[in-house]
Amino acid sequence: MDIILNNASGVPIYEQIEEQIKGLMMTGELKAGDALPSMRLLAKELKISVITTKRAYEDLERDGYIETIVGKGSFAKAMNSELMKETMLFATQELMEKAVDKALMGKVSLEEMLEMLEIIYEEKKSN
Amino acid sequence: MDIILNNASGVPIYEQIEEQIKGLMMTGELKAGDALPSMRLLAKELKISVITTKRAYEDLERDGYIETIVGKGSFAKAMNSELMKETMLFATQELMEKAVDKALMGKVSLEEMLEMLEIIYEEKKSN
DNA sequence: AAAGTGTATATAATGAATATACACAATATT
DNA sequence: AATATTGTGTATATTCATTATATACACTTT
Repeated sequence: MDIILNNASGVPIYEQIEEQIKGLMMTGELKAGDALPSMRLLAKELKISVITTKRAYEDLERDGYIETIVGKGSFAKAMNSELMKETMLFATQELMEKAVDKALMGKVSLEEMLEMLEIIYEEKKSN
Repeated sequence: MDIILNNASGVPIYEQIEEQIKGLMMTGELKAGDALPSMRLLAKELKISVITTKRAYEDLERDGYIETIVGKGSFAKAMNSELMKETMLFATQELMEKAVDKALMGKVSLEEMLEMLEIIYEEKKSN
């Protein structure tokens, strides 16, 4: 499982795991019914405690993304991609608002921001 | 002093204070030499502990935004507006990158994002 | 002296992350 | 079929860092 932890980011480990698994589900790399790595295996791979992977999986289950069965493992559930896009659109919007707040403080113009956005988007898209 | 705390945001109180005072300095509402509210007064206004306002003011002093004199109070320092713009530009960029990450997960197109940005920018600018 | 300012110490409350021992399910071995 | 083994998730108690606090102290101005 391709999960990359960034310890310097300040974002809790369990949250990074949650976001990235949601990401894999949304891009289709993880389909409904697919098994997720076991809590133990993922913990070993990431060199963290099982309790932290459990915390992430618990949250994902609570929010309806996955299903966990004792003794068997955890599995991706089917997701409503309409709803998903709405969710991401909303999250995008919130972050964009914060970015604009900073920009206005620094008298960064709309043109500068638009250009910045294009560059970042193309850059990230090609990765 | 117009500082608004958002307890639900998860952002530490002292950090919210720091950001908003920086904001006031950048927009010119707080000029070099101007007195900031005393730690006690601000604490009283915000209904928080003096130690929390002190923590904010300490950080601001460490980062060169203000100067604090025992028995007298805290005062805004002159700021290098070139450097300031650089700082804000950098912060803007980091937030924009996070926004793009979310957008790509949800298959939000560049065009959608550009439009979103324009709307948010104009909206916030007029406030 | 009084009332304003900032400061220092010890402490409580919360949340992230952990180690370790426990319980359940599938599979291999006999 | 019985059972040992290995793999799965679970629960408890604990450590650690960060945020926020109460309260008593020290300096400056009036």
